[in-house]
Amino acid sequence: MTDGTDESEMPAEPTQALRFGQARLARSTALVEDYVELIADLLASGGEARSTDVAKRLGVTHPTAIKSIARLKREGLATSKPYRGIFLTEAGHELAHKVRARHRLLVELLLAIGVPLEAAEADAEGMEHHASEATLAAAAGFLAARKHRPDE
Amino acid sequence: MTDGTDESEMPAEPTQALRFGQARLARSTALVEDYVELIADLLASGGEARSTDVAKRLGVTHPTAIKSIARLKREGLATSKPYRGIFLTEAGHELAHKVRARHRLLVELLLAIGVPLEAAEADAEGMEHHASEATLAAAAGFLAARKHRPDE
DNA sequence: ACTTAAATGTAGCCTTGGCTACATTTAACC
DNA sequence: GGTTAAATGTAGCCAAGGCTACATTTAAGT
Ligand SMILES: [Mn+2]
Ligand SMILES: [Mn+2]
Ligand SMILES: [Mn+2]
Ligand SMILES: [Mn+2]
Repeated sequence: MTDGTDESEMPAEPTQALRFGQARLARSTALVEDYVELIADLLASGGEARSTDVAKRLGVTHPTAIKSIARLKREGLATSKPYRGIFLTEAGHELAHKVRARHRLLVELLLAIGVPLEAAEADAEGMEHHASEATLAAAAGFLAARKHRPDE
Repeated sequence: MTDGTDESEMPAEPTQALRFGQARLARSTALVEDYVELIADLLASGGEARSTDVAKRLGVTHPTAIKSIARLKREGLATSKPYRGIFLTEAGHELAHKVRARHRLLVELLLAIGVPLEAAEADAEGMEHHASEATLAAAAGFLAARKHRPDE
């Protein structure tokens, strides 16, 4: 009884380590994704994205927002001249597009299984960063199938 | 055209700030939850939870694991005597139980919509920390309904 | 028993992402 | 146009969570 578990395949340790590592990586990119998505939203609706608005929307102080935006610039996702608004590079826009698609898909999925709207939006804001391509594809497929069988 | 969006209710800024704040909070508790769940697993299967095993399973170095375990102790979730294994307090066991339930439910949900097992496990490892009670309840309900209508 | 290896612990460094406090610049308002 | 308010920027602090390097203790081997 060296182990106790009764599985015959799967070594457990390395596999699980990879999963956790993947989750850690997703956590570290989550912030960048949220900023880019939000900035894109502000640009699309208001025409400009000011750091104060970004800070207010995220619920952080403006120095925090500015520091994070500096990271976006460092990673080639955004640009800004002093005392001017923030703009997205081509890479930034592409990322924003992907992130927004994930966000919407996750919300749709949650709504489809019966989660109330506000909870769906709040949970999706966190979960979106951990949804792999496989999960997104499955969600899309599930929702498409749902549309064909609309009741229930 | 001061705003562009066409919603009449919902101020947007404070609501969204709350969502982001909730996601940030979940990120900060994710680590604790993963440790507690993992330690409970090790205790259940092997009888003891050693820091080296915890580190290996998580894919971090052992000093990192020890430091995080110190946080668990500080928060009253675990105990340990020098050069001995790690144990969970009553609060630790309770949290582990809740976290494991969330984990399993999320995996089940992903499998149900057609996500392959490994992707489901990996994604759930990150998403589980962002699933509200409302989402968990909806997922449980959805899965229960599925069981009654098993095909397709 | 002694030697060696493994596990555990400690120290110190780094980055990220929060914050407050203060300085500067731009915009609003007489 | 001068004064005030708001936005923006900078500096510096802190905690969390990673890491490497080294010290100590326990367990294994012979
Ligand atoms: Mn998000
Ligand atoms: Mn989002
Ligand atoms: Mn997890
Ligand atoms: Mn888990």
